Amino acid sequence: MIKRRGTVTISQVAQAAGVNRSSVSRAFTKPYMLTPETVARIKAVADTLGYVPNHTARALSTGRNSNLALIVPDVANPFFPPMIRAAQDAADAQDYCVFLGNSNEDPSKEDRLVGRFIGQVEGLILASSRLPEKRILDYAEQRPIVLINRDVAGVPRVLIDSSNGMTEAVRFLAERGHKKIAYVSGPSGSWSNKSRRSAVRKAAQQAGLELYVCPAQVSSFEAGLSAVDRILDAGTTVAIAFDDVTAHGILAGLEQRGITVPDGFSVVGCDDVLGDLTHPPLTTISSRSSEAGGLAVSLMYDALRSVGLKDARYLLQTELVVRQTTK
Amino acid sequence: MIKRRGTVTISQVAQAAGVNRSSVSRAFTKPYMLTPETVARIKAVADTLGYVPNHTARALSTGRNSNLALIVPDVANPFFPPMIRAAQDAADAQDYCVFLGNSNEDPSKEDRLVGRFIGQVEGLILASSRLPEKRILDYAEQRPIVLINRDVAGVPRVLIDSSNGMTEAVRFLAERGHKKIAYVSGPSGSWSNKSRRSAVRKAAQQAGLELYVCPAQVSSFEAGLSAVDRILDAGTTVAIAFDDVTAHGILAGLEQRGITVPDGFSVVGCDDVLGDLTHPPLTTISSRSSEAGGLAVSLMYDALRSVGLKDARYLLQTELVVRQTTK
DNA sequence: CTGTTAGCGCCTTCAC
DNA sequence: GTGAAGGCGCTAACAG
Repeated sequence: MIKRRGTVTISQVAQAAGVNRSSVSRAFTKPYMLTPETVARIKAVADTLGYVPNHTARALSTGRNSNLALIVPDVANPFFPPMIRAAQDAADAQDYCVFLGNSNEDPSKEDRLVGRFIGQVEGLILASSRLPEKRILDYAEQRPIVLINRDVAGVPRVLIDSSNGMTEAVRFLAERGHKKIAYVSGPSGSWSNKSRRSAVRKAAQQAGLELYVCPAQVSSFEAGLSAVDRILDAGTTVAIAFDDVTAHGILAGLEQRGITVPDGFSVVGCDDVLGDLTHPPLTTISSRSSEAGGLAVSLMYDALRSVGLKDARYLLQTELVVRQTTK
Repeated sequence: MIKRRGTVTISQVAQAAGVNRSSVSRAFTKPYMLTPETVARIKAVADTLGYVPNHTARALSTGRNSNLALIVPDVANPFFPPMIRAAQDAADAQDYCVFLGNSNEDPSKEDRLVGRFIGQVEGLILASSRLPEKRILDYAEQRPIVLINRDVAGVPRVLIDSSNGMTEAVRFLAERGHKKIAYVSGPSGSWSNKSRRSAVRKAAQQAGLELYVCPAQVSSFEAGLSAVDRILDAGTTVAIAFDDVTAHGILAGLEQRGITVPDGFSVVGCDDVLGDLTHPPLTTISSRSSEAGGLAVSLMYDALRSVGLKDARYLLQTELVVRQTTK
């Protein structure tokens, strides 16, 4: 046992205050069981001694640690920070602490993170998890799990449903006279990508548009940049990107080739995380990632108290936000 | 005591394997003390039983928990995610878990977060802390603390020194013929802001430039936006902003007023977090926030093992990155 | 209302 | 190399 500096325990307080250890414990956790005077006296003594309850010991004894874990594929992707922030705030409101994990889009790293967290949290929130479904189900048996943008039956999940925004976008483009459109994909294992792609596909079909799907394995500026040749070669007049970051890359690639937007080519992003930062300001699909974060935490609380209703599935609707990259 | 599902303890494994609890403990923490055969047997049994060491119990017993806390003023500010990511990675490499806290620029909230974390981490990293110096010193007595962009003697700290970048910027502007420049401030309690402002002040004086300091309390798009009238009224021809986010707001305000950049007015940001996302691409000061994050973690490791050398003070140098918002 | 008595699950001397 | 026993700091019945 390594002694920490300034470790004053419940026993020392008890002795100094002339009461039993349990009374000290109660003074902090169940003051209503004690005389206001005793509570006051104990707290006073605790204060002068600099006593601070030992979180770990309490957790061991109660089996509760008031910790949550949140794992995201990439903290630096602008989609996640607002979500993280909202989750933090919601956790904070209930005196929960949150571990943050960055899986770097790597399933095995995500797995390691879960393993490292699971023993010291009450529940885990996995955003855009890249884990195999079976694995998620296994973990869900050990601790409550809430998913964001991943649809696994039996696990509470909140999904940002970009499909109606995408549908809206395709219709909008059809009305404007576009005939052949491109969809530039995101991460292959991503639920969001599948859902967006299929929404585009379906809507394009209904609107009688020709669709070129341009594969891209990740969401990044570079992925968008390098997709430009292909979407141009395919003869499309507009690209719908998996997300804003990718769309930004496309914009840059277009500019490099001297193609003006939206006159020479149109671009649509998704998630609305760049605001009007791009030039021209990007037409995109709204996202509400921070709502998703807050909602996930409250689903977690539900899961933490009632053992029932495991199959919550929240769909957050989205819509087209028209700015200036579409014509 | 609330029983967790699937809680299999060291005792059950011991019994099933026909050994003492201590042997099971050793099999996991000090296998070299046991016969390879016993270790193998114990691990096999543990495996079939689904035993997983209880992190909390171990922490209580050893006094070590392999956890770190990282507190930032605003996760959603693009300056921090790369830093968080780097810190995560560095922690990860040593099997440490990291709690993330978002103080929302509020000293009292930051204080509460520290209090909530301190009992369950080995050390804390405070980025751009808004806490009173005295408070930081107090906490530092309880647990190792590493500061980022906050300069408190006696506490290990890594500082991104934007002052030479700022100096370079001012000289650059002077050479280009600017006579009167503006500095648009950031958060008042921020070390970075003070350091940047004084660098600008000094360099302006040396270069014989007139300086107008425009107060702004926070780093935000809006802060930049609302500063535009004042910097224009002051008769300046260029604004150096506290950071890129603020600079972006200035750019937007200028555009609203029909002023073209850089012909009608020049703008310089700081931190280089927006890349060439703005229009025109922003001239700025490099930052290296991710290096700062990684360095902070390694300073933390140092502090965690050796009790000595408390007064580490790392300065990360920066430089001017000229893009297209300056003339 | 408050004291007594057991643990929570693990690690760690100390013997053998 | 392995077992026995005590303790980390706190909470939770159970008495009184």
